[in-house]
Order: sequence, then structure tokens, then C-alpha cells
Amino acid sequence: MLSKSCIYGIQAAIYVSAHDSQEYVSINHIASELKISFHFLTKVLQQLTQAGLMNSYRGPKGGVALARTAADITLHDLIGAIDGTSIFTECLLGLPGCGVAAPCPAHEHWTKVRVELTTIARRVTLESMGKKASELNVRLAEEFRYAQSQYQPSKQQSLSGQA
Amino acid sequence: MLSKSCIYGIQAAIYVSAHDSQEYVSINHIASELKISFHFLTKVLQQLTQAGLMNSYRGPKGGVALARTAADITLHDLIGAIDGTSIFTECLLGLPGCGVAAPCPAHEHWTKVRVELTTIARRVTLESMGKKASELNVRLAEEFRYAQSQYQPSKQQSLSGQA
DNA sequence: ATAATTTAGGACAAAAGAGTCTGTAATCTT
DNA sequence: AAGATTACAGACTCTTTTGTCCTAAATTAT
Repeated sequence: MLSKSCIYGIQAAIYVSAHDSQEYVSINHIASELKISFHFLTKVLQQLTQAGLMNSYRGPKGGVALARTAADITLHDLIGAIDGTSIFTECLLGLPGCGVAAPCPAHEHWTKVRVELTTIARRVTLESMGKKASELNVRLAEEFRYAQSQYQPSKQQSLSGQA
Repeated sequence: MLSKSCIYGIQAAIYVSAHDSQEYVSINHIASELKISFHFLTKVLQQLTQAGLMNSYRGPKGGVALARTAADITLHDLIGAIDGTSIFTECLLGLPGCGVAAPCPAHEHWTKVRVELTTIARRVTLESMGKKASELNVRLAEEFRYAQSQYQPSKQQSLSGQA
């Protein structure tokens, strides 16, 4: 359904959105917390920064941060930035140009699923997922739960002087 | 979304269902008509026969045929036999055991999509897709349209004496 | 300035998916 | 019985995805 890269990217984005938006979160921290390969996650998050969904900063106290508010970044944005938008547009049988003019046998049925998928992906934001993640005892990754996390966001650091 | 194997399997199944159910269709014929690699399609169709969705027969006049009526084989059956059922059951983030007890942040949203997907996959049959394929000028594969097909099912052959 | 930290970027390795090829077994035709 | 046809099965190659590693560039801390 979604690639590993995409899943990692979504998990990381939720994790970042649940942190103090005034500070950068280091990729190393995210990776170890979510049990994802650091180097691999690095490349995934580069895709998100290159897509303009995140900002990154090098050096000590560096890391990544959301480029917009969590309410303004949707699942659709994240999936589109990593896996591309074909999942929202392609036909079931993968035929190029499948549409009303030249439909495949499953066209009309599949359209329903695709519309539902697209609608929900556009409606679900990092904020809504982040809320679920912190309100409930919800799992972000295989072993990681917010309620079990030892990580405490330290609020004394800020982005001041870093631009 | 779906693997190439799965897409080929669905296309081939639709093609077979549109033929005389009294005769076997050779894989070589399907492959060349649908522009799919013969050897690759062979393996895919083996999966369908091993799953009990098709019968196969060796030798001259051999090939594959639907094991049940076209109305009795669903998209869900085909996808399940080739790609497995994980697409109908897995959570968005791929977390094992994601459910009401231990939901992931996207759980409830994703459930809607999954239910819609499963419902439609169960409702769409080879018969309904086959009808669409023959009634309309519909595309089964990249270049293949039923209206353009030169293939004429010859009805003089039967399965008699072949079991 | 120097050292430490952290992202960026490329090269490379491993695993999985997709596709090819060769031979074997079953079945029909002659 | 011999030969042709067709599905079955395994080995092999190519490509994409996934994952690892190393170096460079940017930034902060000392």
C-alpha cells in the first residue's frame, strides 16, 4: 500500500508534530525512539524538507521541524511528497489514461475507493493524528507509545538566532 | 497498490471469464493478447490454480479455466490469492496488531478506507467486470480492447473426456 | 581557532519484485 | 509408439526498494 519510506516519514512527522514546535528535533533522536534506521530516515526526511513540508538545521541543536503548523500538513501532503500522488490517481489495473473515455473493467468501482482514500488523506492532518497519539495510549511505531516515552520536551531551547 | 503479478492475474482472469467456459484458454494465448510475459504469467496463474480459483490442463487443447462461475469469483478472491489479504487488514502505518485496543494515530480514519475497499472488492466479480469489458469498448490491458480483438472463441471444442 | 554535533549527499550492499530461460511432466494427435 | 503441445518447476538475471557506510558542509560550544 504505502512504501516503507512513506510509513517512516509519516511516523516521524507525527512524532515531530507532538514536540515543542519552537525547537528542532534531531533525526538521530527520532530514529532511535521509533526504531528506524538513522541513515535511512535521514533520506526520507530530506524528501520532506525538499518538498517544503519540513525545515532542517545543521549543527548542534539542529534537526528537523515542521515548516507549517501541524493542522496545515495532511496525510495527502506526506504521501505525495514521498510516494507520489499516483496512489490517488491511478486505476486499479494501472492502465495509463484510464478514465470515463477509456475505462478499465474496474474503473467505476475503483473510483469510489480512490475518492474515499483521497478525501480522508486530505482531511487527516498531523494535528489530528498527533492528538490521537498523545490523548490515547496510542502506538506510533512497533514498540513506541507516547505514554511509555521517556522523552520530555525541554522548552528552554528556541529557534532564536537560527535563521 | 497492487503488485504487477496481481494486476496481471486480474487481467487474465477477466480475459478468461469472457471466453467460452466450456474450453480451456492457453496461457500463451492470454499472454500474447494481453502483452504480458508468457513465463511470468504462467507463475501468476499457477497461484490462481493453487488457490482453487482456476483449473488447469496440460497438453494440446490445454490451458486454464475458471474453477467456479464468473459470478462467484470476486476481486477480493483474486487479490487475496496473489497479493494476500494484508491490504484488507493492515493498518496504514503497518503496525502489527493495530486495532481498537492498540490503535495507531490513523487507525479510525484508515478503517473507513479499508472497509470501503473490502466491501467493493467483495462485491465486484469477474462477471461484472467481464460485462463491462465486453459491453463497453473497454480496455483490459495497455493496448487490448475487446472491440479490437481478433480472437473468436471456437465453440466446437469441449471439455468432454478431459477429466 | 578547534572540536563536537548534526544534516546533506553519494557510494555501496542486501533483499524483494519482476522478468527470462531451460528442462520436465502430462496430454493429445498422428 | 513417436512427436507435438502445453502447464509445471527451478535456476538465473535485472531492476527497484530498503538499508548501511563514509565523507563533506554547516553550525554551535569551548
